[in-house]
Order: sequence, then C-alpha cells, then structure tokens
Amino acid sequence: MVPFMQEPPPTGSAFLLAQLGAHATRRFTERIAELDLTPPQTGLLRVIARRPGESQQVLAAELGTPPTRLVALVDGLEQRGLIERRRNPQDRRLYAVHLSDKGRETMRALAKVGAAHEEELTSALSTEERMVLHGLLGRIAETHGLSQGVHPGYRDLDRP
Amino acid sequence: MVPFMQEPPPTGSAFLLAQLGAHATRRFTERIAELDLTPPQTGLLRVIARRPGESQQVLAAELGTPPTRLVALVDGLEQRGLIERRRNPQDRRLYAVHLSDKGRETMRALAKVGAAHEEELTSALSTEERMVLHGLLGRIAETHGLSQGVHPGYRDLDRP
DNA sequence: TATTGTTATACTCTATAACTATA
DNA sequence: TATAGTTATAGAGTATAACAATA
Repeated sequence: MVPFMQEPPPTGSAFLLAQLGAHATRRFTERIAELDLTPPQTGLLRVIARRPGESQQVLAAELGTPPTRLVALVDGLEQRGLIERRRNPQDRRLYAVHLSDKGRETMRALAKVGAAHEEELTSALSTEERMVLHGLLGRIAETHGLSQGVHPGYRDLDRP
Repeated sequence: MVPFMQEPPPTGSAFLLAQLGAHATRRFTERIAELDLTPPQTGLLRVIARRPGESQQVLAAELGTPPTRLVALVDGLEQRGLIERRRNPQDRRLYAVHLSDKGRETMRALAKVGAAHEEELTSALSTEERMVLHGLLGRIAETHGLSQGVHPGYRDLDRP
C-alpha cells in the first residue's frame, strides 16, 4: 500500500522506522523474487511451516486476512508443488494444508535469504550495537502487540 | 503494497523493522485520516513546504514518482484550498506550486500529529533509550541512502 | 441452519502511453 | 523538436458478496 512518504518531523524515530521498514520490505521482496516468491506467499509458507495441517480458515485467521484471499494464494503454491491440500475424511469440507518436501527445501532457502538480508540491513552496526537495537525494537514491538512473528501489513486499516 | 508478512527468521532486526515500519505507517495513516489526509498527500505537502514554488515535474522527481501521479494529488489538495498553482508568465507551461495559508495551518496540525505519533510509538523507552534508538536507526538509514526525509515507498520495486 | 471453500465482482492505487499547449 | 502538464487506459492487489458442497 504504501506510498512514498509519511510524516512531518523530518527524522523522528517514528519516521525512521517507517522509512527503514519500507526499505527492508523492498529489499526482502527483491531477494525472494529470485526464488520466484512474493511476500504474501512467503508469509503463508511460514505459517504453514509453523502450523502444519491447519484448514484455510485457520490460516486466514492467523494471517488476519479474508479467507477468500487464501484460495488464490494456496492455489499458486500448490501448483508449484510447494504445499499440499489433503482432504479430511471426517469432515470433507476442510482441507489440511501441509508443506511438501519441495516446500521444506524452499523454507531452507528462505532462511538463508533472511540471514543475508539481516546482515545487509544491520551492516552499519557492531555486534554489540545490533544486540542493543534488537532489544529496543523488541520492546517496542511487544508494547504494540506485534510479537507473534506475523507481519501486520495494513489489515484493519480504515483507508481513506 | 505490502501484504501481511515477510521474512523467515522469526524475530531478527530486519523483520522487526519491517513489522514496526508497517505498524508506524498504519497508525500514522489513522491519525492523519482525522485531518482528512492520506500519506501521499501528506508527503506532497511536506515537499512543497520545504521547496515552495517548484514545478510539478520537480516535485515528482523529488518524490520519485511519475509526474502523472502528481496531477490528481495536486488537484485534490488545490480543491481543498491547501495549495495553489501559480502560472509562470515567463514560461506558461509550468506551474509554481505553493502552500496556502490554510496549507500552512495544516502543516502545523501535522506537526502536532507527528509529535503525538512519535511519543506513542516510543512510549516503551526511556529518554536515554530513545536517543540511542534514534542514533542507531539514523546510522542504518544513512548507509542505505534514506536520509533525505522522503519516504521511499516502493518505487523502483520490481514487483512480481 | 451453519460452515468450508470457491467464484464473481468491484474498488483502490499506481503506472504507461497518448494527447495538448506552450516553447 | 522538446518539455510541462493532462487524460485515458490498463494492471496489480485486495475486499465484499453470492454460491456450492458438506455438515
């Protein structure tokens, strides 16, 4: 969503966070494009890896997105052989969504991409400074209820 | 653009920055909605305030956006009386874009919104910690060429 | 009747290309 | 011919509502 600019105080921390967050997202998007993945696909893979076998409804709730949006997303990853839809014989309305072997391989590649991304982004800082930064960011995230490892995106946003 | 999730390492600083950046943007968007402004409008106002009298071409270059996009943006702000297009008698192709008195008033309101936003976002930290955070973020932003006070958004992004 | 997944549709935001008016 | 601004058009991404199958 989000366009090219934000806030009035030229360089408060809030503005820097918005700036750096957009930059981090852009760079990460470029990196995963080489794996032929988009950020939404990557996020879905992560949730499936963490909670294998869940229904699409549960995955949608976990991601905070409308269930309809998951259909195309799951379709795409399934067609590429990264995930599998398994029918539940007890309740034939549900699918159980799992990673495939190829999907697990992709997760390992994503871990490498993430490490390189982290290194690039924090390259200006010493090891000690990185720990300080991580601690401060973690506390801010915690007080704003962002600690679950799921990117909030812009859901729940009343856009004008 | 950006969807609901990003990266593999559950809580590296890169992921935290993306998370917090999206959160900061969302909260700021909510706040300026009460002034009936969107983030792109706010960013344009800031650039005009900093460089009054520039042409739309220059403003577009400054924001890193196609000039066509500025037309509707300038239209909207002009219709609400926040900015003025002034013809240049020497070269009647150009406009010189200026803030109006009402626009300057809006800038003051935006400054207040920004201060409240900054306070809310960093409320978990002490005064000292806020200074440390600001210093670290500033250094990271600098090494990635983000220091101009203009939000990069997702321009130049090769999206899949 | 309620729920899972799906399809159809519409809306927002943005970019690209074609046009006008001035130079 | 080149440039500033504009309009028209198309595309990506997302959400809402209606629908089919199953419970």
